[in-house]
Amino acid sequence: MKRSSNYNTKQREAILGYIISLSGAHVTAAQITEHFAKESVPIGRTTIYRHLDKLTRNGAVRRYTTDGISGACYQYINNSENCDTHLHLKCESCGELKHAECEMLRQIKRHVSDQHSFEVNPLKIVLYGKCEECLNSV
Amino acid sequence: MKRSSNYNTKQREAILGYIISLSGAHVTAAQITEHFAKESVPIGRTTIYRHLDKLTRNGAVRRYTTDGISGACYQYINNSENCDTHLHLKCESCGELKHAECEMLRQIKRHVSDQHSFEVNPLKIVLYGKCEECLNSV
DNA sequence: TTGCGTGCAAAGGTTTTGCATGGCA
DNA sequence: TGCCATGCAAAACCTTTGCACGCAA
Repeated sequence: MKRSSNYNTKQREAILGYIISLSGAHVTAAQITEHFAKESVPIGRTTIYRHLDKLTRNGAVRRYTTDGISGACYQYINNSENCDTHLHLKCESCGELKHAECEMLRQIKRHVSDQHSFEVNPLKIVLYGKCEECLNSV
Repeated sequence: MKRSSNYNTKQREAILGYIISLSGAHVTAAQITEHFAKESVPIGRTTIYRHLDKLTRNGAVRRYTTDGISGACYQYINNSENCDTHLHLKCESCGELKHAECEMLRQIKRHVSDQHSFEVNPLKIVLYGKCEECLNSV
């Protein structure tokens, strides 16, 4: 993980602090902008995008391109978290993104590696479908 | 599968024909536009998007929001194809999207349904990682 | 004739870039 | 002081919408 030279600016601290405070939840760039606008601490879009880009590239946050209209999602990576067993389930009905701890992820990774000569990056898997609530409410 | 009333226009025939001719490969809206521009049969963006939207909604093509810059991908669905065992592997290095027939998909679906109360839509799964060629060329 | 199809222009939304200014070290 | 960071404005993208006209049935 390359630590690019970073100045300690108000904005950097605010953005990183906010993402960390979400404890793993996902946010879009727009949501971050909105959050700081509400706090009367407006931070320019540009700055937010540049920090997200930097944080993504040095591994502090992950970027998800979920199916949808509202742009990419970003998520802080807690290093103590066991990422190898972390699965994402996005409901196509209500749009909610759920997390699931799942041993099967390791099996998938091994299988795809053995059978398909492809090294899966388990951090970016998003499965689409329908969540329990939406299934029951039909 | 609802068959909405469709007129047989040149454009509709051309677009559908082109997508079918790709035998399951993925194209973006931009690639389709470009293809017809080269053939000196320019078709308006609007028309292409509207047909892709229609085809997606009536189930003739599938839409993938892959991670990347170039927008959504569309793929014709051959009904004789066994979709339940069709896996997508997108290489993060070279960007190529590979297809793999894979029995494991059924297991994943069953597991997530049993353990996580979530009905996976197996048609939209995209796994990210590194393909064989890119792993070897490092 | 009727109503869907077409496509230009323009709008909408997200993300990036140019550039002058501001601020950390 | 030397760089990097900031943020406005504007551009770059992808996609959708308004609207007038064209064309299949």
